[in-house]
Amino acid sequence: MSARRSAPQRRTYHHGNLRSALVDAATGLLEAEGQVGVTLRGTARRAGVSQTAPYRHFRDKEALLAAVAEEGFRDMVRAARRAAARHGDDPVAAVRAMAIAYVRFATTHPSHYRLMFGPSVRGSAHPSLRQAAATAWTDLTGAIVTAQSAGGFRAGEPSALAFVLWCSVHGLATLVADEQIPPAVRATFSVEQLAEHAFDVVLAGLTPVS
Amino acid sequence: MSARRSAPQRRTYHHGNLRSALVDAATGLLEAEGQVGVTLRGTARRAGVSQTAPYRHFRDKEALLAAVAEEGFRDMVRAARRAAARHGDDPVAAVRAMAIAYVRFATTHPSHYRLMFGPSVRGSAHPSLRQAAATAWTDLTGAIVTAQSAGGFRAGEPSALAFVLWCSVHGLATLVADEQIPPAVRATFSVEQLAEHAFDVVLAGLTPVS
DNA sequence: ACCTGAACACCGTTCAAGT
DNA sequence: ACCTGAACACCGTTCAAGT
Repeated sequence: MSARRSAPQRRTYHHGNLRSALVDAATGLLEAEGQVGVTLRGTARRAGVSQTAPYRHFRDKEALLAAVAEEGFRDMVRAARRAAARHGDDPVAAVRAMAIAYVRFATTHPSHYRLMFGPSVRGSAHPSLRQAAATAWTDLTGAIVTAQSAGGFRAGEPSALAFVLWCSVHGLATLVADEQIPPAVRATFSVEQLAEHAFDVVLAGLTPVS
Repeated sequence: MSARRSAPQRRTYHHGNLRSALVDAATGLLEAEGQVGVTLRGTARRAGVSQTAPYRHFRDKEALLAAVAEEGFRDMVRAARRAAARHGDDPVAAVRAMAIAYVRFATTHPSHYRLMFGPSVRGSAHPSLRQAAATAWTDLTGAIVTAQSAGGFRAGEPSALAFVLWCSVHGLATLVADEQIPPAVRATFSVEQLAEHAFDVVLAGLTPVS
């Protein structure tokens, strides 16, 4: 660290990867102070550049937020894939692990999760964000197709089954992120218990009638 | 209307119910332009008073938003009760109608729904808002208790069963409000179909094993 | 190409002042 | 009690200018 001191300034004037530095700065503000705390000027300040420098890399504030949201989707998908991979032998357990990973992301990064799904960034205007979001959806659908083939889920349009599960996952995740769990429920159950219980009910509803 | 012209100004100087006029003005802005369009100054402008007049009735902007959110909960609960009352003879159908009414509210008032459940107003700081929100929750729980007694739902902690259903309802409602229905799903199903399908799966999971 | 400072039109909020 | 205008410290965004 003190060795760095004598070296030429690491944050050079034309500093090369300002774009990713801005995304990091904005993410830091988001996690620290929530979405209201994310300001274009504040992000620039945190990155050590003038207030107008971000406009070299982002058309406007929404474009910066879109980049932050996109990173969130990548992180969430990565975590879900890791969780699912631990259940390669049990496709239903893999779906379950994936769903729980999504909820865990919302629990640990509530502001980020809200940004990803909220109205501040219209995905339609940001193709690479839409793409990253679509990955989360196709991952879940794919896992369900696998579980269907293995006989763990009942037959039917995969996207319809995936959507039912996704409603539960997203509902629980947003309730957690927004701290809207009814007090009576919160007092009795942990988030983990709620997630497992909710998915067990949905999975029971999706089980083959046999 | 022209008769009014000659009468003394209806919007009197000290205008008596400025509080509810401000709530109405803010609600109008919310529905017209979304949450970013709701501004304290703009609300005052719309109500025809100075920018600082709202501070006589609301501690700050959040208090105004809390009042708007509270009205939203009242409207939503009223609609859900009407819907449930049409199925007085079938407790499970009543629960279903209630859930669908919540989703319909989110569909028709997306910005309002987001405000009610989002982070802009911390319910903890606004008791009467928290109270109005609790009514939606206790209504749903009560309907489920009734359905349990009638044998339509399996036994168990009512708030746990209610929460599972609530996750699905809220998940679907926020996906609709935020226009986040995956394109493949949106192209194939209507919101009504999605709601019915989602609840049928959850209700199947909550049915007595008999 | 990349970054800057000054400027514009907006905010939320406070304060002294008016009736 | 209720409302006002001026002021302060912030925004997002634009523009002419600097290297």
